[in-house]
Amino acid sequence: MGRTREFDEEAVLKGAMHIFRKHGYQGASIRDLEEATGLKGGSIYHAFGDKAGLFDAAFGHYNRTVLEGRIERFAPPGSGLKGLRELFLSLLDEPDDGSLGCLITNMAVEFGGGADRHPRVEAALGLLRTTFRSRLTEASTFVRDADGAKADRTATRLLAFYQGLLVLIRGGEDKSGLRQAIEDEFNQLETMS
Amino acid sequence: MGRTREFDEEAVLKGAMHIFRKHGYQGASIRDLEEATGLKGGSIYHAFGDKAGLFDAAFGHYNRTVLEGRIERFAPPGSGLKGLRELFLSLLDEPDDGSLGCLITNMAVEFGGGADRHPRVEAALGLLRTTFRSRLTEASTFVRDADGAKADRTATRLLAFYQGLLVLIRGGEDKSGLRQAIEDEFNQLETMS
DNA sequence: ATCATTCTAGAACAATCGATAAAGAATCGG
DNA sequence: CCGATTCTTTATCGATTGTTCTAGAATGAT
Repeated sequence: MGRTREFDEEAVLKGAMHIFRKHGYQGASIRDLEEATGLKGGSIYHAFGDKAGLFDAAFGHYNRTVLEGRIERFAPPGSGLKGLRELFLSLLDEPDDGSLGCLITNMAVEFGGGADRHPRVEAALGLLRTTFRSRLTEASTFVRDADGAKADRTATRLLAFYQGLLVLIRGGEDKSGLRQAIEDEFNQLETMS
Repeated sequence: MGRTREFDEEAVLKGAMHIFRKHGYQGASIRDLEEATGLKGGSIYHAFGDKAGLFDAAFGHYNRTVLEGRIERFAPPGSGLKGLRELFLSLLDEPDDGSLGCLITNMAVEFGGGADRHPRVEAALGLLRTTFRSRLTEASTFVRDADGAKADRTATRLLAFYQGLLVLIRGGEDKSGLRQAIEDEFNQLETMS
């Protein structure tokens, strides 16, 4: 019973995600979000509770769609170091020159400092780290390590590298230099076999 | 002639810098800045023009004091790879657990996306990159490279790693893991000799 | 058709934002 | 002391913020 939803939730979340990536959480106003989602303020608050609720839904959409989609596309299970390399390189191919930042990076920075660690940021970082670790253990070198401690450490190192790349991309850094840095990193990772 | 300034500019910039590091540019209100600087709003606008002016001055103070200070302390000219290692490790020793982010990282993210690359961010990133490159060429391995192309690429890679570390620190990441990642990176860099 | 229910639309809310204006306080040269 | 100049304070501005309220439109069950 009750009136039927008129809006397409996917499209709404996609539009909201766009705005949050561009302007950050604080920088995105409800009016911005109205324009980007096609929803009027009243509907937003009815459907998502408040701004934080819409953001949470949009962040979930990002993790589900953009992040997991990129992982599955470039670094699926079994793709090993080569998959990871493609995953990293794919960060450079975003058409909008860093105007759409990575929500994880941006929110780790924007929400950081407070004692409360944002659960969606943590989940996303955890997924990345787990993926890195898994693909690393597929490589010959890391298999030999029984407890996988080396893979853990390398995964953390790659996680930092990954986040830093996104910072520099967002900052307008020249992409050819970053491409070289990525190639160097993975060439070195491969020759460690 | 005219009335004498009552406030200590260094103290004011330090207070403002504190707030901007904690809350970001958008998240820092004039009222916050009043409290942190001891200046009343009117004085702020008289002395710095507007919020962006105060921010610019505070950012300059950060680059001059915090950034250059850290470089000179941990990675002075001639300190080579060992200096760089100490520089990276020093990021983990900030007492306030990431509550004071790195202004460079935070602003690269917050101001990123716009076509205009913030000059202070660019200057700071440039200083870091130049420092990395210089210390790298002091190491035996890199000297042999005539044009120093390899040092350039490694400097960029380290710059990304550096920024990524700051993102993870800001995000509340466990520091012992990050310490291991840094040690691994520089151990590997040293064994490349 | 009626009713409860759910969604949408639009106006309006108090609070806060960055910024300004006006007036007093302090300094210096004359 | 005077007047010109510079700084500090206070009050206040219009705009925008996130949010709420209210009325209306659409649905399914009875």
